[in-house]
Amino acid sequence: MTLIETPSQKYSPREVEEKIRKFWVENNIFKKSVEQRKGCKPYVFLEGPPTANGLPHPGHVLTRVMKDLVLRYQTMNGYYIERKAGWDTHGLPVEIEVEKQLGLDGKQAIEKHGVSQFNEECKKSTLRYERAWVEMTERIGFWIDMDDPYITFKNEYIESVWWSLKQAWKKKLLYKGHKVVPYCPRCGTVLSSHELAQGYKTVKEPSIFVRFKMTGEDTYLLAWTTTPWTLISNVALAVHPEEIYIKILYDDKKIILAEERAAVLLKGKEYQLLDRFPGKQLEKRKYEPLFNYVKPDKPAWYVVCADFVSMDEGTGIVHIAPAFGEDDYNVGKKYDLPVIQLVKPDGTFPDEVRPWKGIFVKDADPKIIEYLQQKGMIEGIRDYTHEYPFCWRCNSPLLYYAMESWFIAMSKLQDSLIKNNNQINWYPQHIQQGRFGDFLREVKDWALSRDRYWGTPLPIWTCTNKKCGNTICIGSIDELKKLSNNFPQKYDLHKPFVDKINIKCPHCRSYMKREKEVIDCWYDSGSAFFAQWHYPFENKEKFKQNFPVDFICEALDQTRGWFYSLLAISTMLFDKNPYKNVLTLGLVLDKDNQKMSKSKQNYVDPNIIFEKEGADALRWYLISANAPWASTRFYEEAVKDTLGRFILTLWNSYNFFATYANLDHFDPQKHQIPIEKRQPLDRWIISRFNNTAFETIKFMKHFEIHKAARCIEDFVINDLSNWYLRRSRKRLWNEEQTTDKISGYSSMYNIFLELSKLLAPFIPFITEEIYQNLRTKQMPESIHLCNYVKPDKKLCDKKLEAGMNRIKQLAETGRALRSKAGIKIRYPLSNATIVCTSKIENSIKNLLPLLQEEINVKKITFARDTTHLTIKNIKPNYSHLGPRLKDKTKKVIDKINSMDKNKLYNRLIKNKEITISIDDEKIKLTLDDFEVIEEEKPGILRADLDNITLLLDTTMTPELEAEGFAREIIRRIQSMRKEINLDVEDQITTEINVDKKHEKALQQWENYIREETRSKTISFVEKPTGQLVKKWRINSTHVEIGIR
RNA sequence: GGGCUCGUAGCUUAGCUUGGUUGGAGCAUCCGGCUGAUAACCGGAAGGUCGAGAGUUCAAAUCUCUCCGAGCCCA
Repeated sequence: MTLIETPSQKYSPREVEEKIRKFWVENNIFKKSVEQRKGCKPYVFLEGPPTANGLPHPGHVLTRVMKDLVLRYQTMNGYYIERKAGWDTHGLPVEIEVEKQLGLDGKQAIEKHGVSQFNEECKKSTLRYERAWVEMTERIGFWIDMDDPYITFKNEYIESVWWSLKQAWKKKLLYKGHKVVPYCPRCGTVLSSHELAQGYKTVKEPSIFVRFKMTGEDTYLLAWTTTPWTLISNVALAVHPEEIYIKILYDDKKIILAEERAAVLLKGKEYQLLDRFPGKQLEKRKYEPLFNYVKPDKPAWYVVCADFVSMDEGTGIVHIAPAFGEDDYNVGKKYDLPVIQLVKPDGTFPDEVRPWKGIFVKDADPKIIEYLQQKGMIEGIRDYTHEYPFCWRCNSPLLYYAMESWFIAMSKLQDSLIKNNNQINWYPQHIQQGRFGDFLREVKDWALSRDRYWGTPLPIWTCTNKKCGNTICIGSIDELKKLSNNFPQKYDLHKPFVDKINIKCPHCRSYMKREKEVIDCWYDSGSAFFAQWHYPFENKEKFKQNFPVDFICEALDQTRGWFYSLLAISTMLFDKNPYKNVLTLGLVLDKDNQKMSKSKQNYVDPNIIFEKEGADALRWYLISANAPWASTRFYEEAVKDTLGRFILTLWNSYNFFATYANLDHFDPQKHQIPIEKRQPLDRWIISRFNNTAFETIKFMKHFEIHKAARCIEDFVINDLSNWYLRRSRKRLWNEEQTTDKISGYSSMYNIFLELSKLLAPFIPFITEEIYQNLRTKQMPESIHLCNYVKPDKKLCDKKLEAGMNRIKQLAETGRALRSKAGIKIRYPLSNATIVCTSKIENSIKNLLPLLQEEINVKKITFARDTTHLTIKNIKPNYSHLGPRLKDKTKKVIDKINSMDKNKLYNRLIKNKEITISIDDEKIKLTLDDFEVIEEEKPGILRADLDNITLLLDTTMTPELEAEGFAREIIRRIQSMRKEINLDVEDQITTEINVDKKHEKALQQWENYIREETRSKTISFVEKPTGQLVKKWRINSTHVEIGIR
């Protein structure tokens, strides 16, 4: 009965991961990993809720991998982390999906269908793909509690949201106002920004230059517009306060426009300059309106100042219609301008606009232009090409339209928002003051209401008694119950049920009616930090412990989405930052750096990769490819690469160790050899491992996850697999149980065990598989119940590592030299000389056997200098000469380069300095101004590294050749053993036929060949026989070998 | 149109904070070698206007400016 089992030769990601997944489920490992840390210091995580009404795509995979990595890491570090899942369920995308599915077209159709059924469909739809999400989440190994998630459509959740809105109400932050929004007059609906983005088209439209006569003066203000229909509702003209405006005499008329614009518009035309002044001087100046179909209720038709007035197009004078533009609306608010709204919701002019009543405004444009032309108010017409939004649904041109809406006055909280943002650790840092900070510095009031159906209803009721007009905000179900006489037993806070509850006005006892809107679903998810606990109705204590949260992590597109809505709500409610650390992930793009989308067909199904390359390879690729905040390209080829390069190297390394450990019945509990008694190679890999662990931890601290991953990868591939294990092969192949071999097993055992832990948060499946084979009964039942690696400074030996680096470099150069000389590594060389200081000699002398074997030389000796073997040369040292000589540097260098360098060197050694003349100036140079280089003498192969020189004697003798030939034979026999699938420990008998000269040479090495090939006997015969007989040609010699 | 981020070999990237002689790796390609763990490994070759231009400097992948391209967010 052996402790360590022989793993399967080939690694099948799908099978192993499936097995581990089952193991976790059957043994409740996830739950245990959370519960075993109960009472420990909490690390609070908040899940950004995804919407499960679409299939998960690679971007979601990335988010889940990163979250999982951090949470597993912190769990192993001893923190208690609750991981509540969440689902975002409300919102327009859900509604649109359902509209499509039911074949409904617009709001009227929904009302006709019935809001109750419609919302029922929405509810079903939100969790339509829950199965796919849960599967993906499990498959990628993201541990999160999906049995008890928070769901934004639940009554409890809505109640918490209502509570928070009531707080806003109490603080007088919730108010009703106007917002200019893109509006489709045909569908009668407002479009969200993401719908808007789908419908931009390039159009060519007439734009007009219109004159406005100034009151009491024979002067005209020249304005420019691309939407003549808005002129009907004009109330002001805007100029830039600081820009220069000019009054000119042009075409017999006095006209005012911006100087900069005049230079462009009137280029090459003649005009007379009358006056010149900053725009500020025009402020409040009155002008005569073009139209006056209604009498404004406030002063109108004067000049206002606004920073948004651009000098890039137009005249520098902008016509203002607050009802039809956001900038217009804002400036209108500032100057208390009236809002003239002379367009009906269906997009046509009302009766007041007599000439064009009932005509769709866009169609009226040419008629309005014609009218103004007749009145002589138009200075010019120009075609203007620009992007204009159209309704994605019905293709009608959209109108910007001032709509009534409920707002949260975030602008009043600006200082607090900025203050709280400064408390947050942003990764990457630049977002804090960059994208996010900029956004906060221009924060606008939050337009909260949506005139839609599937969402958290706005909890504001107004008294139907016009005389009373009382408005209340309800902050709990209890309040609602108290005010109603028909509150049902089983209730649903959604539309239309909430509106069937009769509410009596606390003032006048009349019935109250709820504002018909629902709220922006960003408010829902932004409430998650308290609403997930149904705070303050339940879990008050729990909320206190979990606020602010330690860590959130989402993609970059959430900056102004969830990251903002959390901060906004938290600032409003508690004046505190809701999260301490936020990791912002880059987006996942396709192979050509394009955003993944269904329409582009560049969307990789993660399931294909799970199936072929597995979750670990996918995780490792996403983790190590790039910084978390940089965008990452996603394509199967890349993951395949990762599998081959890293995952399989790890597996094969482990597999190699486990196979031999099994063969030798290695028992980690019985066979421990103290570290100081192990050979330097072992102490070296232990040192490297501990340093790697230190590095990993250092990088993880600042979410430099890619660097952490890369440093482990480097350790596994270069240190562990390509050097340590390669250099350990010989001792494991030995049939005796030597101390050295046991040292090797002990070291490997510990390394693989600890390496698995180091890697467990990154690639949880394969590490569990390795751990399960290596663990003893005393160890936790899963690697994910272990503590994270605690590296030990005492085991780090910088000197040993430096020495090993030198040995590796020497091995590299040695091999390169042999290759240059055309001598195969199988053929030993008699000696090599290493020229270095005694300090360096000390650092590498006990590692010399490794080098000797690696470059196959019989003897390595040390020497202090190479003078008898080399010629010394020098070359100029730029960094010395440059600062001193400045612009003469080049001339001096040219001069030096034209001299004999060896002579120059000897002169410098003798005289300490030399003098050269440049342009009659004498310049002194010392040895410091040069670098010394050495060149090899012919006959000896030589290579230089930092402070070390390697000299290789390439003389071949018959003895060396005989040994090389023996190794040629061994190699052939080994490959024949492999060919007939012999087990490693199987014994064979060998028969060889070769010419007499080589037979004699081989006989000297017979024992060696026997041992290496596990041959009981070797006989030299005329006609070799056996299970496999093969003819070989080695160099020019024919050999026939038979084995059985 | 504005803001932010990015641009280094066919591909993936290090180096940029703090300027210094010849810009390092890996994958892929070619040649050669090693091998009873490996889908591996080792040596070599080939592959770079460091996105472009200008500036600062004796000296720029690195610092500054402008432009071009990509992505995201906002309009």
